[in-house]
This record gives sequence, C-alpha cells and structure tokens, in this order.
Amino acid sequence: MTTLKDLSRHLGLSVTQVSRAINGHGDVSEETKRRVQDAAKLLNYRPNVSARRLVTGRSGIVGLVLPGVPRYAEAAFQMQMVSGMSKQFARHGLHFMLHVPDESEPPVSVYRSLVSSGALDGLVLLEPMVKDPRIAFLKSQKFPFVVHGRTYPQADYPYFDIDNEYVGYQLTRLLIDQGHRRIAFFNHVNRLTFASARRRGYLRALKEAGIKPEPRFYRSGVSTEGFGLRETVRLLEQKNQRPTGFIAGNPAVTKGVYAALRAFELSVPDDVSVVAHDDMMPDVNLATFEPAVTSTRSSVEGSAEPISDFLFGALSGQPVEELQKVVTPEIVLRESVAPCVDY
Amino acid sequence: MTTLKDLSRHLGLSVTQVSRAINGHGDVSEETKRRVQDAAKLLNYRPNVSARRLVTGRSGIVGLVLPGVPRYAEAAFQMQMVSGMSKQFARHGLHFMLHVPDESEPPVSVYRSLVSSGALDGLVLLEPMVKDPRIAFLKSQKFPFVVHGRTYPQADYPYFDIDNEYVGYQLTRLLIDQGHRRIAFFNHVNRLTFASARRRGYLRALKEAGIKPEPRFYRSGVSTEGFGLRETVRLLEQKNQRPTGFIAGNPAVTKGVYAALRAFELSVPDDVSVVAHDDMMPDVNLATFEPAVTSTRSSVEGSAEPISDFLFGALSGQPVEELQKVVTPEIVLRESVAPCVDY
DNA sequence: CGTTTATTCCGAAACGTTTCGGATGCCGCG
DNA sequence: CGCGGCATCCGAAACGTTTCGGAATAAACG
Repeated sequence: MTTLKDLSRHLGLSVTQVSRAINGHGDVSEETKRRVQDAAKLLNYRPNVSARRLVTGRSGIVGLVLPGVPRYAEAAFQMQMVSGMSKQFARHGLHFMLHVPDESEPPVSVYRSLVSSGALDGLVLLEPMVKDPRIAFLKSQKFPFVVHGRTYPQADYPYFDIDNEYVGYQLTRLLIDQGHRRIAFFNHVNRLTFASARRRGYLRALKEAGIKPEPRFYRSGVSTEGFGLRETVRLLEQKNQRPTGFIAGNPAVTKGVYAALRAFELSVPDDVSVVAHDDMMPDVNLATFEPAVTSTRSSVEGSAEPISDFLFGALSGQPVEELQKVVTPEIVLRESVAPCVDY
Repeated sequence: MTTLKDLSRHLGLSVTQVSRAINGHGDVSEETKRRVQDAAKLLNYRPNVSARRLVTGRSGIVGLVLPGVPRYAEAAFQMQMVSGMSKQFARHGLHFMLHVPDESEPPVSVYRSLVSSGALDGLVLLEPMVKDPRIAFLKSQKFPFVVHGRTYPQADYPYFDIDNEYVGYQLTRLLIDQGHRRIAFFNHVNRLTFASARRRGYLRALKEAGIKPEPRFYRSGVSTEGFGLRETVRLLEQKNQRPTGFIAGNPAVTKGVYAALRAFELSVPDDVSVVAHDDMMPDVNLATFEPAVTSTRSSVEGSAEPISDFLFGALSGQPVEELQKVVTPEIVLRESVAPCVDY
C-alpha cells in the first residue's frame, strides 16, 4: 500500500506538501501540484480512510436504517430508493451503509448505537412519522441527517418531499369537480406524515365543497392490493349510499380497487370513478390499467438523488434553507373519471 | 467523547492496561478487568473505530455490491438477501456497506476501487458466473470474500450453495420416472454457475434414460413470468412433437408456463406435467398454484445467515474447509405431475 | 541596500488505538 | 539467601493523515 510518506520520498518533498497538493489546499505551486498528482496516479496512491478520519473526525460513510423489515410489497420500493442513493452518494465520494434492524430492537436504540459508534457521518431517514422519536433524537445529538418527507408544521432540518397535502386535495377535487360527493379514500397508515398530509388535503377539499366527511369512507392501512380490495368490498356490500368516487394511495391499492369493482360488476368510469397517486414504480403502470387511471404522480426514483445531495450538502456545511425542497406532483388525466351518476 | 486516556486517568491505570482489559486480552487481573468495564459503562466509552482500524488494519465493515441494478422482479430477492445479511453481520459486530454500481462502471473496476479504498474488511459475492473476473480479482488480491454459490469444478474460497446439479437432475427425473421423454427446461442464463449446474443435472438425467437432448427444449434467459410464458408458447405452437413435461427455474417462470398452458387449453397434469424449483420467496407460493406444483425447494432467506457467518469466519482466520457448505434441497411432491400420455 | 511581502515549503504535533518489550513485585524452590 | 517463574502492570512506538506555526527564498518597495 502506498502512503504519503512513500510519495514524499519519491518526490523529494515533505509529507506536508504532498498532503496539501493532493487535497488541493493553496500554498503549493502549480508545478508541484501536477508532479504530485502524476506520482499519485503512478504509484496508485489511495488515502487511508481511517487515518484521515482519525484526524478529521469524518468517516466518509453515510447510513440508512430501513424502517421495518421489508415485506415483499415494499421491497421494490425500498430497493429503488436504496440503489438510487447508493449510486448518488458514490458520486459524492461517500460510502453507503445499510442497517436493517432486528425485529426486537427498539427503534431509537438502533440509532443511538449507530451514531455513538462514530462510524457514520450522517444518516437518511425514511418514512417520517408525525411524532418521530428518531428525528427528535438525532436533533438532540446534533447529528447530521436528511429526511425523505417532513414533519409538520415546520421542519428545521434538510429534507426532500413532495406536496402531499396537494396530492390529497387535487385527487379529491378531481372527483368533486365531476359532481361526486361520496368519495372514499384509501390512505396509508395515519402515523406517517405523508399520509396525514394527504388526509388534510382530502378533508380540505371536502370542506370547501361543503361535503361532510363520512368516517366510513376514510380508511387507512398498509397500502397493498389486498387492502384496496378488502376495503372496496366492505364499502360496496352495504348497498345503500355507496361511494361514487374512489381515491387510492398508490398503484397496488388501485389494483385491489379495480378487482373489487369488477367483482361487483361496476364499470369504471361509467358507474364509479377512480383516481390514485402514482409513485411510478417500474413494474406497475397506471396507464396500462383498464381503463387507464387518472392520477397525480411523482417518481420515487427521482427523489433518491436530491436526498443524497442534501445530506452531502449538510455535511459540507451548507445552510439548511438550501437543503429543503418540496416538489409538486403533476396531474395526469386519463379515462377513469367521469361525471357522477348516482346509481 | 470518552477516550482510553480518559478512562486510564479516571482509574489510575495505564492506557495499555485499559485497552487490554477492554479487549479481553490476558495479562490483566480479574479485579481490574471488572473495574475497567464498570468505568467504561459509566463514562459511556466507545472505542474509536478509525483509530482502532488505523493500527489493526481492520475497519469492521463488510460490503456487498449488487450485481446489476435491481429490476422489479429481482428486488424482492435482493432485499431478502440484503436484509438478512445486514442483520446477521450486525450480530457479529460488523457493519454492512452496500454499493450499487453505476450502469457505466465496468464490473471489476468497482471491486478494484472498493478494495483499494481500504474501507472494507471483506466482501460477499452474489450470482457467481462460470468465468468470474470478480472472483479472480479478489483472489489475486488475497482479499477476504464469501460467495453465494460457487464456481466449478472446485472452489477454494468460502461459499454457501445449494446443490444445483441435484436440482436439475431430480426435477428431470421426476418427469422421466413418469414416462416423459420430451422435457422442456426453462433455465436461468447459462453464464451463471447455478444455471449451468442445473443444466448439467438435466443432461445427466436425460442421458441416463437414454434420451437424446433436443436443443429446442432447453431455453435459458432471465427468469421472469414473461420468459416462461413466451417460451412455452413457442414450443406449443409447433403442433408436432410438443413437450409433455416442463421444468421451470423458479415460481415466476412457472406462473408464465401455467398461463401459456391455460391459453392452449392444456390441463396440468392430465395433458402435461410441470415441475419447478422453489426459492421460497415470501409472496409467491407454489403450493397455492392450481394445481399445486411439485418442486425442489430451498429458501433464499435461509442462506443469508450462513453467508454472513462464513465471511465472519474468514475474517477471524477460520480455515476455508470449515467455511464451505452446500445443502441439498428437499423435494416436495404435489399435483402437477402425472404419467405421460402422448397427446 | 535594507526591509517588507508573497510564495512555497517544511517539522512536529496530534488524532485514539494496539502491541512489543520490558519492568516490578511476589512467591516458592533449592 | 539467591534465583527462576509468574502475574500484573507500564512506556513508548507505531499506524497514515492533517494542520499549525514558522522558515526559506525571491521579488518588490522605499
């Protein structure tokens, strides 16, 4: 292994100068900078991370702890995220550490031991919750982190999010504008901030239209096909006062809704209308549904990059204001919505 | 942050003794060992990884580089693997680093920069190929690694594998024993060692039964539902000399085979027989197929643990012979096989 | 010519750990 | 009493890097 000392000997320079040349600090002539870089390449020099970290206090490693063990449905989503981040961090010269906690470990204690191990420079948090002890802990430790999503009302840390209130609102409006007034919403579990934001949007749209929200129309749970199917069936079984519009939290849920609708021989959009949010997973495409479903959409894949960039920014001392972003999903109109006909 | 020096001052001992006490080296009395441990807990001492690594040359981090960017179908498989390993490595006190390479990066160069960065103690390799440059490289560097699967004829490194020759052989025998002689095999891509091993088993069983292998019956490709469907259709289109038995490499392929068979109004097992290998992914269960499919089976989830253990073993100097294992999949008989009737 | 200033360099200390070689004290043995 | 052996301890060096404070040289200025 080549060390700085080897290089300095090879070049007839001091270790100091070689170090400065390599890290691009001033105080070194163009001439030597060039010579050093050539020699470094020649001798295949790689700085020793541990030595560097020992003195700088930085490890060059960032981490992610998966929220819960991935079940099949979530695996694709998480992989998408994880691989996007790994790639982007690599571009910043950062290594990426993945930790999936044992079922038994209490959530914060994982974080506690991870930060106190000193192995990490920063963390990324997925699926923030409305009262999130992990965020509270990391803030109390002044440990750098970035979150995918955010806590409300205000978040004083780096984050990347989509406007989920907008998602809930627009999806609901899409139906209200066609005269629908009995609108079911199959949302993620409420404790997740993004689900609660969508819920707010849903309720606001209802209120604006003077519609009294019916509790039985709002359901939250893990967003699987089964969830969509079961809840739709549940609502259709009581013949009177069925919903005429359905909002699904993601494509999987939409699949379930469609299946249930088919089972009850209800046609979309002639009998009922359906809208959904599309997280643009590679394998399921709301455009290929029959009929194609009107949706808001935002790519989960696209969020991996900014998240990585923000954490990198935070580590290099960028001010938080520059490290917060919320993007507004676009709305794509397709064939699953029609004016309400009460049936 | 508490350091060894702090502890030694606090205890009136030398740094040396404190270090030895903590790492359980002999040469220190029970009495002091206890005192040191108490003090360490009290002052919340955490050894500085970088310092330790600088002198020992160990980082306590092991890594995995994903073979190719995960497409949807593989995501669940990879997540399963990754999370299992992360958990098991954690139990050994090892951190787990994940690298997913950019599409552009040439495969070995990823490994080269990873090992020469010095950030890792060891690597795990997935999906070995028959001529695998990664394995060659790591061996040339004497860098510790473990592989899921193995290269033939002999592998002089730690590995965990299932007996894939056996899988190919038994699956074929299951059909031959019922009188089938035209047997199609939809295998993974040949360059993967496990696929080529299964192929050998398939050919051996054929040969033993005096059946001349027909090239058009053996197809290899990425094991998706689409692959199984397309290849089955292709074989059924030419009416004469259709296969009477089908072997699918995994449940996804089986799904495709079943779908194609249905399309041609062929019934399992009355018209044709089907067998498959079951990698026991959580979401698809060959037992719930209609009819339930006879298969060999081995859990991918179950392999994450031994793989981690073996790498850990390799790092702690265990001899390779103790770090090699191949398990024999079990055979589960269900309803998808019947005696051959030529149709 | 003497003094300042800019440029380029260097020595040495420091980061927190492990470990080698030796030191100290004590006991039992011949 | 002297000596070997054992148990327990310690000082100091080493790992490879960054960085602080200053030194050396040359150019610029009055």
